[in-house]
Amino acid sequence: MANDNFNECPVTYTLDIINSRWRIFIINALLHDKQRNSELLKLLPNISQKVLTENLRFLEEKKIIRRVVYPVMPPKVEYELTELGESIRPLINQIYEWGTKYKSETQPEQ
Amino acid sequence: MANDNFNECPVTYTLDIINSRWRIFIINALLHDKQRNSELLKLLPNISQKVLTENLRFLEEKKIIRRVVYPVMPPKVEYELTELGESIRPLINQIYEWGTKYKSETQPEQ
DNA sequence: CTGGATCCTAGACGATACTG
DNA sequence: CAGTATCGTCTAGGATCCAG
Repeated sequence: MANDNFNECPVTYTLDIINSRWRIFIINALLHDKQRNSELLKLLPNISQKVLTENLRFLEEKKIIRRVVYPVMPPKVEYELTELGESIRPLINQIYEWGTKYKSETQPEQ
Repeated sequence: MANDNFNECPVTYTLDIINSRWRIFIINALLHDKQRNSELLKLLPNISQKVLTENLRFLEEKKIIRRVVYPVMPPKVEYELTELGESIRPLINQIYEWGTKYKSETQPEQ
């Protein structure tokens, strides 16, 4: 990682996506399967509708997810990962793995 | 990743560490070598002394870094990664790699 | 069902001055 | 040199109500 030009550093692009309380969890949910708005609300306990929408819009703009609207009544909207979004899987695995290690080393048994 | 219990989810532990504008960069700097306070200020352009200190204290409490004080005048303090801190390297590599991919796919050639 | 509109709070971050 | 002490700013996130 180059320390000289932060704005151009690849790390900055990734942090822009994952530095959020919810985005990793949203992406993870979509990694399992496409999800509707109401389903995400159930999968992500405690997230508010407003924050969910904000993050979905953000991830859509960043080309991580795709918003699929069905012209029916009542409304039906599905969110799914783009190919670029799918490519984040190894990163999430790494985040999960290090968290497991961290937990086991700082909270030994019980 | 279990979606049922967020507070116990390993992902949460990792996000707790990296969800910050500066922490990943601080850890990355220490991944190269131990650093003094003034050196970190140079390596991390635009970070303020206050924010640097706050994050160093945080990382120390989380057992990611070690603060080494030399009883000399003028004061000399060095920060270095613990073994747990070193173990974060693959994660940072992954963050770097995905950022590279993201940049190349969203900003093709120039 | 999806999600827009408001209002509010906490906490991260930034700028500056001062100290052993 | 390595901080501490203040004060100000900014924004993600939370809570609630309303609408097509």
